[in-house]
Amino acid sequence: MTEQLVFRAIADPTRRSIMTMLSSGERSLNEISAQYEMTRPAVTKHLKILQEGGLIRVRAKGRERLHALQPEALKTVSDWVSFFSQFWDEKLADLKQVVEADDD
Amino acid sequence: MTEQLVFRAIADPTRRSIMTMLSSGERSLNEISAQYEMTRPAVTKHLKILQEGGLIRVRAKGRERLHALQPEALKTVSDWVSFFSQFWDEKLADLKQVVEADDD
DNA sequence: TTGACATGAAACTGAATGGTTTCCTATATA
DNA sequence: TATATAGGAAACCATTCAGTTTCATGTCAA
Repeated sequence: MTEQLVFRAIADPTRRSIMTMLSSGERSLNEISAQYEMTRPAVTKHLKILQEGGLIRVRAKGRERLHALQPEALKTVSDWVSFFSQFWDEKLADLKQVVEADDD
Repeated sequence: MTEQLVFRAIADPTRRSIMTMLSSGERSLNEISAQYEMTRPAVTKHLKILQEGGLIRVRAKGRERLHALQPEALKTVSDWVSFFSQFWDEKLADLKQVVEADDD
């Protein structure tokens, strides 16, 4: 199943940082790797794992590859956390249910 | 910082499974490890990592060690996901803000 | 069409991870 | 007090993971 791939993807701080970066718009590999101390191939590997988790999508544009956030994949995590949130914030959990039931 | 320890802790499917088990009440090491195919020391290591992430607390009772869920630690994850949730469910994100502002 | 630029791919390395086996310590109880 | 029960600790192993270096490929622009 794919759930594990999402949890795996967000387990690394560099990957979470990349997600934050992409939240303001799509970026090429060069633009992304310029922000980190590690080499470009290392960033490429992180991007691949994010892609496997469904958290980003990639499109080619000329010789560039543009990476965009696909945050819907985080619903998996959100749902998982929500189950436990009933134990620390029942009010929020209840409201959330209402919202989600009202949501289609 | 400690945020990473939480994401690390929830990255493993066995550990997430243990959290689910503990959501119905505290359990001794023996009770927990009886549910898994792996050996007891392996489960001990998972419990240690959960503890380092603040997700469980342990108390001694006679010769037993009882493990209880401490789900507040998941607020870290919840907050992180919430930032991205604005991109896939603005309605939920907005309501959540209202609830949290109203919460003290 | 040549050169510069953007990326892909492969082989390698060290450290972390998830697991094992073996042995030790502490507590409860017959 | 002897024994069974619950758990801790250490040493070890295989795999995964995050990173590197080196080299190949594809596209743009002069």
